[in-house]
Amino acid sequence: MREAKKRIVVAMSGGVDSSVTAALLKEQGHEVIGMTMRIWNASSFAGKNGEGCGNCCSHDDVYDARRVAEGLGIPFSVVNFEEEFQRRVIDRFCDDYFSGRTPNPCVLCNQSLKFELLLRRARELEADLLATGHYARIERESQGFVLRKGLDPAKDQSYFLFTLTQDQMARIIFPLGNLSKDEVRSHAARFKLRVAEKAESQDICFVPDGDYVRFLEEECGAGRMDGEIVHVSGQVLGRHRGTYRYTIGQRKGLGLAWSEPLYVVGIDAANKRVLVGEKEHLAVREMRLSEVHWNPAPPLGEIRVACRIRYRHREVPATVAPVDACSAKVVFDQPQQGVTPGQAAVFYDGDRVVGGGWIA
RNA sequence: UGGGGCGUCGCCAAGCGGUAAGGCACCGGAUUUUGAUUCCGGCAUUCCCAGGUUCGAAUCCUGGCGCCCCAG
Repeated sequence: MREAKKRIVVAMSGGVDSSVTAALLKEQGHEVIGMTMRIWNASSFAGKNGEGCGNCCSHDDVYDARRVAEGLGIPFSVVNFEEEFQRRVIDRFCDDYFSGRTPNPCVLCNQSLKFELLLRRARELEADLLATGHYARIERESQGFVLRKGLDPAKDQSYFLFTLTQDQMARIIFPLGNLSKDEVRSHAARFKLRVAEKAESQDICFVPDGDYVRFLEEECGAGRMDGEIVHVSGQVLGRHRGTYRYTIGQRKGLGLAWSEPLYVVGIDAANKRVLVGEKEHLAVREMRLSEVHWNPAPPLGEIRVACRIRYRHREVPATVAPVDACSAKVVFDQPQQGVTPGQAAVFYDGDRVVGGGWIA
């Protein structure tokens, strides 16, 4: 794919990575089309200070993306996915929190927005490929397409991409997969991109000020979910102001003075109870996964994998057994702390993603 | 109103005449395309109050005040 000139849609977020992606492909001689997804309306979700705290896909970012595209001399357009984003990402985000789970909206956004709707849009434009600035690699092997970690271990984003299917991978490229962040930054400087010095994105893009509790309460209509904080021993230690404020493994924010630090070890949304315990009570030996994806195909029986239970966490050895078409059971060699329902678990074989699912 | 015990940061708690440990909580920062975790830093000029003894007291004495326990 490197020799032939292709028509490639680049998903441009307005950040450094996707801008360099576009610049690199353009430099290689491809016909590059820039596209930005408008996925939420900044004005309706203004942060505490009203504005100006933009991250991924805010007004400022759309502006940045457009300016970068102009600078590169490539066509650029904005696609409006607000409604779909609301329905497929934000609604589930809220529902997860209100049900005692901790969502990972970035995986969902990749799955149902970037690599489904945006990919479809690219096809409608008769593009050969969709490119994004992810730090991951897609390689073609005899058995099909293989998703691998990005070469820069500090930036690897393969975790967020475990849902990719063979069909999707056939039409996606990640030009930054073999580069380090430093290399990307120096490319940005070489191309004189206006976003070269821009900071890394962080926080949930539709909660720019990072105050997701406020978002849930003001935008998602969190009801009264205050209740008891209960120690694993059964002792009631205090009260909380909403189960959605907590996640498994959380230590801060409990406001409980104890001889040792206390962590959230369970969330019972139905009874509005938060269960806390000492660090050792966090250890979990096995977990169930739903909506499991396999790459390239489901295994026949149980397999050994390296399992990651959250982004940027080194994977641990485990045995996975498919339960049915879309669920699986994972048994860790050593009990793990912070197994959190709603988060994604991703299986690796070396640097290769062999599957993953959602922790039930 | 007989006997005993205790009052040190929001909570727990060291200190026992030499000029306020530590843990938890909290706050700030670092890290991070989720939420957490983790790491680093901050956090009582003051020891219930008032006198007194001493070069020097949270530590000793006196008197208050407030708790707790056992007896009645």
